[in-house]
Amino acid sequence: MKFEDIPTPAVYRLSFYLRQLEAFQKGDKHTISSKQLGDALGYTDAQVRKDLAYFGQFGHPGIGYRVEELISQLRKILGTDKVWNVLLVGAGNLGRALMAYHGFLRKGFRLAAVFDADPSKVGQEFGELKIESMDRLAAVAGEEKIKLAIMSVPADAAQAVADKLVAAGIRGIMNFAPVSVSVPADVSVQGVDLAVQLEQLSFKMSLAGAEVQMESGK
Amino acid sequence: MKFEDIPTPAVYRLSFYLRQLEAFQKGDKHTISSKQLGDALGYTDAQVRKDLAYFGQFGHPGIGYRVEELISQLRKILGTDKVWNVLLVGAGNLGRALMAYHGFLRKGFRLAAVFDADPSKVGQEFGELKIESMDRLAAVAGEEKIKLAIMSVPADAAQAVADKLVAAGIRGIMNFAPVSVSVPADVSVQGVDLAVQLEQLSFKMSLAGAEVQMESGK
DNA sequence: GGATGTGAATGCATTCACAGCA
DNA sequence: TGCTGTGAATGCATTCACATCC
Repeated sequence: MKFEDIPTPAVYRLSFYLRQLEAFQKGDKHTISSKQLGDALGYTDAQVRKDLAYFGQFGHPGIGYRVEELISQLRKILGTDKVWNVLLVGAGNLGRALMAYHGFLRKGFRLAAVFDADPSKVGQEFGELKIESMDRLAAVAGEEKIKLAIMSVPADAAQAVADKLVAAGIRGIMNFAPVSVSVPADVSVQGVDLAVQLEQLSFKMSLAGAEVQMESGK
Repeated sequence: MKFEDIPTPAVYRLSFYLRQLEAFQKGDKHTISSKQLGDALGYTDAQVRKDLAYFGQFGHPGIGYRVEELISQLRKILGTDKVWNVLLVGAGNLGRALMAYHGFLRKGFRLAAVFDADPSKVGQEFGELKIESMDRLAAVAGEEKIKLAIMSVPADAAQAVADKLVAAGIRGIMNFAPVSVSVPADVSVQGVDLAVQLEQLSFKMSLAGAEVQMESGK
């Protein structure tokens, strides 16, 4: 079975299994059943087993899964057993908050360079990072073979920046701008839009007992 | 048909339809077909029509959808035709970036109050917002009837803060901490975890031609 | 006993394809 | 003609239930 055939939602849950396992590890738990893992995350035990089984046989019948073992397997699958260099475009409020966040490295991601279009920001330093001008982007990405980028730029700049990133060899983009960007099929985009998340909450909270207006009898 | 019966992914896409329609509106487009809307977002035209049809009959055969009309319908459905008051817990780097972001209001959300456990931060002002102490939380939430909260606190504080929020009457939580929090069934949580998003990108980029190791013949 | 891994069955979501309307 | 709305058909993902192994 190929990775490509594995259900997208299963891959997504893998990240949550990993996160939860790391929490169990901190709590000095060395072995865990699909039921325990599922309960902690709101999934069924069958779901957990099936998801993991897509990728191999990691469990031990009668015992469960060994926490350390499964963590390292999941990291290997997700590709975070090695450190990825990541570049950041956009050093506004959000961008600077990301620069100050030191949790990335522990998760396998290293902020390697930061770029901004605003000349007054270029040259500013934050810890080890110095903001560089946009026209350095392609060169830096090429030299350091960077494949991942985080984009925290205004909505109206997003498509142009995405194009630049793709041209510079970037293959995965995390997009904080509240617009859809178009990229070639071999480039992945993960969007993070706070408004979208809040809207989903808003919807769920308007749910209590409401019915859709519809012609009767349906 | 009840809201509850509508597929979760369809509700999620609603937010993207709204966002894209707002972009079309800026571009002075007043009418749009399910095909055009779908193409802009990577969905099929049938998907768009079916999603919208769950909520009512908004289209005009032979014409398409009127942009302004559909925007206001979607806002009503998502509950963002009115302004929600939102409280923020945690005024660290990310929290302060959120405070500085003025795009919320345009989307129907107003940051009404900010809280932090660190006494040295309490009292600091950012624009109209003053950071308050955690023990003011229940009172403020009650007085202003706030139902939504954004939580940008460290992982190890997240569960305790979530409990406080629930006790204060909060019904929807956007959680930036990289842990799962447990809440009663009538409270919704939307998690936003950067590491998870980056892992998904990492996985997709490790895809190129890879196969899962498995006993042969499968 | 206690747990996994996995075909088979079920349940959802998406897509097809077309009647019907402007 | 052009496009929506929608049953019916298809295709995915989840859950069941059990053989299997420690």
